[in-house]
Amino acid sequence: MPELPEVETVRRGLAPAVEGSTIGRVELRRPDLRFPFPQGFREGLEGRTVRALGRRAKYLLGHLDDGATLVMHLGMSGSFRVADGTTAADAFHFPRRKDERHDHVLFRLSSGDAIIYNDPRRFGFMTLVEPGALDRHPLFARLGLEPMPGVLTGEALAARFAGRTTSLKAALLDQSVVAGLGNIYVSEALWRARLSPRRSAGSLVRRDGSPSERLVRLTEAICDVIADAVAAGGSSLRDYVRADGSLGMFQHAFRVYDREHEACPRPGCRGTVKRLVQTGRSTFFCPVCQG
DNA sequence: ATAGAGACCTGTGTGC
DNA sequence: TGCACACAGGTCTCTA
Repeated sequence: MPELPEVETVRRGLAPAVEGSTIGRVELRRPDLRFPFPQGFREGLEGRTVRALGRRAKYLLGHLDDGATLVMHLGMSGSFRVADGTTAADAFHFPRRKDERHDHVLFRLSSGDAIIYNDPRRFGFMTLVEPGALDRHPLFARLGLEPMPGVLTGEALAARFAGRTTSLKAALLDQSVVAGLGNIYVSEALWRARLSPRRSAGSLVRRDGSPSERLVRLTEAICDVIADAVAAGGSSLRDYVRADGSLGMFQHAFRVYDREHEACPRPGCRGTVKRLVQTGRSTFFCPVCQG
């Protein structure tokens, strides 16, 4: 399910229920997701108050009152929902009912609400990071730039692209370059920037290490597509994104993703959207206007 | 450094 | 209806 916009949408949906609440009983309905839950995971959460729910890249971060951080990654198919304690019987009235077999973690809150983590494929994971250790934790130490204006600048991206022969598609999927992009938004950003996914990353950097016009265009396209997607509540494909069960809307704004054989939507372009496989993942692009 | 394959896991859609 | 296969929003590990 989740790239940065979907994770941010989940964060916004969960924050009102979670921030300021104390965690009661935690139910781990299996010993692992992608990885085993670490020793002391449950005990480290029960009785703690969540000061704030944050996000870095595709990670949700529960900042606890003892300084520890609950780190959560949704993998491909993870989702959260809030079961309202006062209307528990109605809590599962979703447009498409979640399969309760895949409800793997349940956090009871002091408010009476419960937060339920569902993940059919179990590529997600959770862990608990000691106070002060987040920035040097292996998951976070090498994370790249958040795709936001002022952070993801032409200069910053040029420094990371310089000398690299790998494709733009692969470079943008690399979380140590830009943190939070995934398969959908890379295709969409490259289309917006009119750049071929096969072009080498290093080709957008000038000899003196400064960003080319194309690279500046790319940074703007990335920031724009992410901002637009966040504003739309992310994209809902096969799964529901939002904690209240409602749908993201950005899938209706896809220009190339999952649109193979359709006409390129760029005004004046007569091209047709093509699909190719790079690093084992589908890339969608217009070979006519993405030179 | 980089590409590619395979791994993890379940569900869905397609074609026969 | 059943079956086989391809594919899916992520990421890690191994090979060459």
